[in-house]
Amino acid sequence: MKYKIKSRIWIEADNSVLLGEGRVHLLKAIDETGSLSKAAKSLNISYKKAWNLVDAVNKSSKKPVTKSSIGGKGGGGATLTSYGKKLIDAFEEINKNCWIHLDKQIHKINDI
Amino acid sequence: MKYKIKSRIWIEADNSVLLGEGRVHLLKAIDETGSLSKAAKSLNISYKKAWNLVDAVNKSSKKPVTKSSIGGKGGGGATLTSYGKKLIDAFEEINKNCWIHLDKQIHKINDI
DNA sequence: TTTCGCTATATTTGTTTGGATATAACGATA
DNA sequence: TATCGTTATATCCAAACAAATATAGCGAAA
Repeated sequence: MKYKIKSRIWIEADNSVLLGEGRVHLLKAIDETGSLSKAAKSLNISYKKAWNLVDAVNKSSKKPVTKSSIGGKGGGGATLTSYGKKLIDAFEEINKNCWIHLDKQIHKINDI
Repeated sequence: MKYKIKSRIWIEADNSVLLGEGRVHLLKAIDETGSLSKAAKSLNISYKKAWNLVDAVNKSSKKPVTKSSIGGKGGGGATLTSYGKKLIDAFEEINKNCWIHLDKQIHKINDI
């Protein structure tokens, strides 16, 4: 049996969390569905939880990450801003690099 | 205001957690105090929580990480095995490298 | 053989987290 | 102007998690 190494990274602004894996997941689902409620359904989380997460993201980021409209055709919707898209791309790149870097070091544990 | 990047790494055996930052913290305190109850006090956590953590560590590791004695002079005590000491050294080295690696990449977020 | 400080464990209480539910407001379109 | 599906929010309740408390058992040494 070999040990595995796992990691979580997240971005903080001041003392509040801006982005973590779960939030990135949700933002990507918003991008795919064009709606917060559909995104919540696709991830099997409650609308409330999804709304709270997106609210926290927008409150702690320098610029808006999502843009939403109420009413109108289809009832409204939510989309990512271009800033939001760039943020999640950068996050995912850093996260992937982190995994690669850690995989190279797990032997230090397994070789003991 | 600049964003910060934070991380947590942990080692898993099968599907259970072996070592994370909190557990390493506790194991180091055991090493310094020679006792689980003193280690718990020094970290301001309950004895029960400390005991549960150490128990989980020993249950998921290949070899024992701590050794404990009940009764006798001083009531007993707990110490690290040499395997345990090597484990936490390797963990801390990997964790430090992870921070360094991530610090080099935070600009990818702040430059957006 | 009693005392001591510790390990080892169960049980009970409190606190935080998340889920379920309800409802108002919105604006394009029919 | 009635309908629709959505955003936005409050309130209540359950479940998960952590803290507090209690207690048994141990063995060296006085």
